[in-house]
Amino acid sequence: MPDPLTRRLAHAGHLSETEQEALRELTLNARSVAARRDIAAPLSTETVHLVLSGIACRYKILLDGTRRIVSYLLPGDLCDVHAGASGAADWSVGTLTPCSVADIPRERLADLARTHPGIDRALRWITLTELSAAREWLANDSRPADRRIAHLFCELLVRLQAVDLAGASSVDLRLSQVDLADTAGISFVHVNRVLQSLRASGLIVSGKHMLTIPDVARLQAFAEFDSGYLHLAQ
Amino acid sequence: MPDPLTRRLAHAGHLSETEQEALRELTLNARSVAARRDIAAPLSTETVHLVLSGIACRYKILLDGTRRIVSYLLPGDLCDVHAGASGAADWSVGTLTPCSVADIPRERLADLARTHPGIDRALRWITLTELSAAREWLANDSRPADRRIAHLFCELLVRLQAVDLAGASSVDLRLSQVDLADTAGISFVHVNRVLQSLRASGLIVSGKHMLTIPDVARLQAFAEFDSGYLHLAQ
DNA sequence: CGATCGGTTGATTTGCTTCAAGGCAGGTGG
DNA sequence: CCACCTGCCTTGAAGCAAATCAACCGATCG
Repeated sequence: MPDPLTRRLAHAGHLSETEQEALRELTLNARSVAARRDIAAPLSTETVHLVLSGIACRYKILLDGTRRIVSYLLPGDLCDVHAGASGAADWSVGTLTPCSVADIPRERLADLARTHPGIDRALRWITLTELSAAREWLANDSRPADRRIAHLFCELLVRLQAVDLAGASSVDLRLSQVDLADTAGISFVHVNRVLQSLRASGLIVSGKHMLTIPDVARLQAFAEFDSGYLHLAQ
Repeated sequence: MPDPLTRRLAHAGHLSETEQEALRELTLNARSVAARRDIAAPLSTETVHLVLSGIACRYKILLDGTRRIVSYLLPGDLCDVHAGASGAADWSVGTLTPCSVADIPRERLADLARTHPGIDRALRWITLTELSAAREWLANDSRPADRRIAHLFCELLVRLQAVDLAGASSVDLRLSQVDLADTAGISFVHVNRVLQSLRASGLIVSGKHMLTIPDVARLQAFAEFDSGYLHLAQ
């Protein structure tokens, strides 16, 4: 069973055996990070972080104290592949659930890209995919809260399926309602009510830590979700 | 006086005389596009568009009919430099004001990047800057409407200054309130009231087509704006 | 000269926030 | 093993920011 990074980057195009092996080596020496901890040392732009398990996010605390999450890092996701053009961006990266994270010297990744065309292509694919997703989130922000949350669930299901961490219609999802709120930009109280309404209309079934989507196509239609922006294979 | 593209890409790093000349050649053969017209032919991924004058935007019409603008294209901005990894994204690009636009075969741009390292670097800088801006817009979306509009004005001022199209504290800005509304994700009626309140508190002074900002630092503080995410020189 | 587009204003409604409690489960220390 | 946290979820009531609905105005233009 391949590591999450290889599984993830396979969506960027073909990777040779050598390239897969090189990527696999990056995933050794992982460390555990508890939930609700920052992954990256502030201002350390020399290291790229790779999530191997768990869910992390990129976020910022606004002046009024609210936290805004602008993207999720799922297993196989690299963080800040290409250093911000001018200095460190003022984004933090932190865990939402307990995570396993590998730290990769940026220079080592750059070397790999230089010598392996498939890896080079994959890294550029990552940036384009992040851009595409950010725009989709922007569009999502102008939908009502229930569709926004539904859209988020659709994305998480598909992305986790892409790295074999979700079934056809259910995921083991341990995000708190506070996390969902900071992602969707609404209050956690309202998230609670939105979830109840989604459950009531049969769009989702949520067990303890399990999100089940009885009719995926129906939820996607409700959320106006089209997985194209994730640039996954197939 | 250099063309907008050269002025813009100068922020990405040094460009040799040869590179500047090569960029200048791209700006010949511009066409005029009236306001409220799409620039790109749907699904034509073979052409990169370059805005030479006027303001255009990337947008999408959501299912409920609302238009969501996710980025602005100002003079010197290229559109879709790197083709979406998998097929055409479902974004439209259209003018907000009358524009002058040059169409550049993607292959020609790729050739330039191959032969001119400075241009290659500049093109990668563009993508990173777009990503950075998209994330900033996401964060901006969780601020109240008045700060959101203020943030937008701050960005436009700085970006237009970067291509010598704005003074120290005023811009010739011909965006309609409807355009602002679709950018900020609020109704145009509310935009109207927000503008009145910004005027009342002295944060902006708007003449007919002129936006003046009496105290730029004050507006930036109000909007929690830090130009770092635009990756401009200096 | 009507038509259209952009801006403005008031009245009403609503989606969401905020405030305030209370409940339940898991984890910890006595 | 129980007592007590603390984090997360839930619920109700009240308030507010922004949407919606509905006019009207002024400028520009064919």
